[in-house]
Amino acid sequence: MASDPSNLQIAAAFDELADLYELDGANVHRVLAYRSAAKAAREATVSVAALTRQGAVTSLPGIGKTLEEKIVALLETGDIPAAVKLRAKYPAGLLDMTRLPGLGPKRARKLFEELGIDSLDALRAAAETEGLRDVKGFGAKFEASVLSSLQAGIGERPAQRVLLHRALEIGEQIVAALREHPAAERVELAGSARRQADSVKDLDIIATASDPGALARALGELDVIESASAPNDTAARGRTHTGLPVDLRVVSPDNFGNLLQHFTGSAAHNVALREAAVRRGLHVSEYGILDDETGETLRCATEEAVYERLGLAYPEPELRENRGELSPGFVAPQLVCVDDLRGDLHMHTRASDGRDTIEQMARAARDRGYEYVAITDHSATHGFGNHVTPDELERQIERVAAANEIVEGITILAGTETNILPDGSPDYDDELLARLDWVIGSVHTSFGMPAAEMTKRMVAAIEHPWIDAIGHPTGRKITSRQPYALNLDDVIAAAARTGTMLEINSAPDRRDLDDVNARAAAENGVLLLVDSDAHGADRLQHVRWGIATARRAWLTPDHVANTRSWAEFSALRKRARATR
DNA sequence: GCCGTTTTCGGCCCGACTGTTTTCAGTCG
Repeated sequence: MASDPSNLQIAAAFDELADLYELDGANVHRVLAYRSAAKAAREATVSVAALTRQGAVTSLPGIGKTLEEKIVALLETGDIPAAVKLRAKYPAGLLDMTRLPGLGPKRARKLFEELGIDSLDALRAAAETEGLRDVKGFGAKFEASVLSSLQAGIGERPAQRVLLHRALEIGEQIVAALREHPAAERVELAGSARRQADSVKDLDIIATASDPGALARALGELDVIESASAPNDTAARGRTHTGLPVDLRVVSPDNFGNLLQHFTGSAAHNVALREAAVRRGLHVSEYGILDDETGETLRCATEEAVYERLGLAYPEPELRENRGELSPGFVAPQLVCVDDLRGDLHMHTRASDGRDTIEQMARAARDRGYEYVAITDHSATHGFGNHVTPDELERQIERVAAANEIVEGITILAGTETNILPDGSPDYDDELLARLDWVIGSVHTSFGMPAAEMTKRMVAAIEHPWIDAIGHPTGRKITSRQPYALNLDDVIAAAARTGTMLEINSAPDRRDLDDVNARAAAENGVLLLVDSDAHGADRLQHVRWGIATARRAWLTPDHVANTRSWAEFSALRKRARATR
C-alpha cells in the first residue's frame, strides 16, 4: 500500500483545487480558504495525514469540516473527487495561460469557453490571427501583449526565483550605491529579501530623498542595472543584468514606516495585520492607518510606530509570515545572530572535497572568533573520489592532533560526516567512530526510499551511540531538489529522546532544516546546530544563511547548540554523556 | 470554505493599474 501523502503533497492538492475553483468562478473567499489551507498544510509541524487519522486535523488554522473530508478522500483513494471533476472540465493548459500578465482565471476561462483556447499554443495562434479581439473585453493591445510575453518565454515556466544569497549580493550593492547618492536620505531593502526568505523573485527598495526624482533616476545609472525606467518622481523599476526585477519607491519621510512595513510583507502577514486592525476600527494601507472614529490617517515615520498604533509587539522581518507573530500573546523572541556562534561543527578539507587544509580552516574559524571547529570530511562510501577510507580517517585524527599543536586559540575536533547507509548504520566501524571527537551522520544516497523506510533509516542513525548530529536532515535543495520522503515528527521525537542534534545546514541552496521544521524541532526540545558545511575557508561565512533560517524559525541562542562555550558544548556530545 | 468581543450567518485587507470601456471588472502586488 502506498504511503501517506506528505504535507507538501497535501498542500499541493489544495493549491490545485484553489486554482481549479478559481477557474470555475467560485467565490473568491472560498478560493482563499483553499490557499490558506495549503499554507497551513505546508507549515504544519506534524504529519497532516496522521493528524487526519487522529480526527484532529481541524485543529490546524483554516482547515474545517469540508477540507477534512477532502484530506480523508485523498488518504483513502489517492485523489479528491472535486479535483477529478474540475480537471475534466478545465484543461491543464488554462493554468499555463494564467501565467501571462493580464490574463487571470476569469479571462482565461472566457477565452476557453468562447474560442476553445486551452493552451499557450492555441493562444498564440489566435493572437497571431487577430482572433482574440472578437471576444468582448479583449482587444489589439492584449493580442500584442500575449505575443510579446510568449516571445519572451513568459508562461513556459513559473517565474524564476533566485536564491537569497544571489539576490542579496546584488540587492545590498544597489542599496549601498543608492545610499551614496547625494539626494539619498534613507534607503532600505524590503520584501522577501529583507525577510531572509529561501528565495526571492524581485527586489523591493524603499527610500526617502531630498530630491526624489534624482534618486529614482539614479537606479538606472547603476552598473548592475541593465535597464530601468522612472515613470514618475517617486518610483523606478529596473532589471539587473542577471534578470532580477528591482522596484524602488521614494516616499516622504513621515510615511517611510508605512511603506517599509507594507513592502516587507509577507502578503499573509499583511492580510492578517489588516484584519486585526479592522477589529480595532483601523484600516492599514501603505499610506497610513485610517481611524474609523476620527476619520484621520496616521502616517508613520518608522515601522515600530505602525505596530505600536495597532497595539502589536514589533516582529523582526524574519518572523512576518503570519505564523503567530500577530497573536495576542506574542512576545518578540531575542533571535539568534551570527555573532552568537562560537563554533562550527561541519566543514570539509582536502581530505575529501574541500579546497583548504585543516590548519587553514581552523585559522579562518579562529579569525571569526570561534572557540572550536570540527573537521568533518566525507566518509568511506561517499564516492566521487572524495571519500576518506578508515585508514585515511586514522591519519586524519593524527593530522588534527598535529594542527591543534600548531594553531593556537581554537580547539579542533577530529570528526567525520559519515554516510547513513540505507539500513541506518554509519559507514565506519563503531570503534573508529568512538575514537573521534565528533560525528555527523548524513544521507547522501538512496534518496528515493518510501517515507516509512527513510524514517526508520534516519531514526536508526539518530539512535546510534556515536552519531552526535544529523546533517542536512531532509536533503532538500531549495530550487532544485525536493526533500526526501520522511516523517519528520518521528525524526524530531527520536532526536529529542536521544539528545541528537539536528543541523541547520547553511549552504545557501540547502538551508536544511528549513525554518518551519527547525522551529518544530526546537519546540520539541531538540538542540539545533547552525553549520557552514564549508568546502573552503572563505565559505565559513555561509553561516549567515543558516542563521537567517534559524531566525525565521524563531530560534534564540539557547536553541542553537553551537552558541555555547566549548566547555558547555563539549558536554552535550553523546560521547561525553556516555563516559560521564 | 472558514470562523466567532459581529458566534451558526454574514462577513471575510488594501490600493493601483490596465485595457477596454463609457463606469469598471479583472489583475496584480
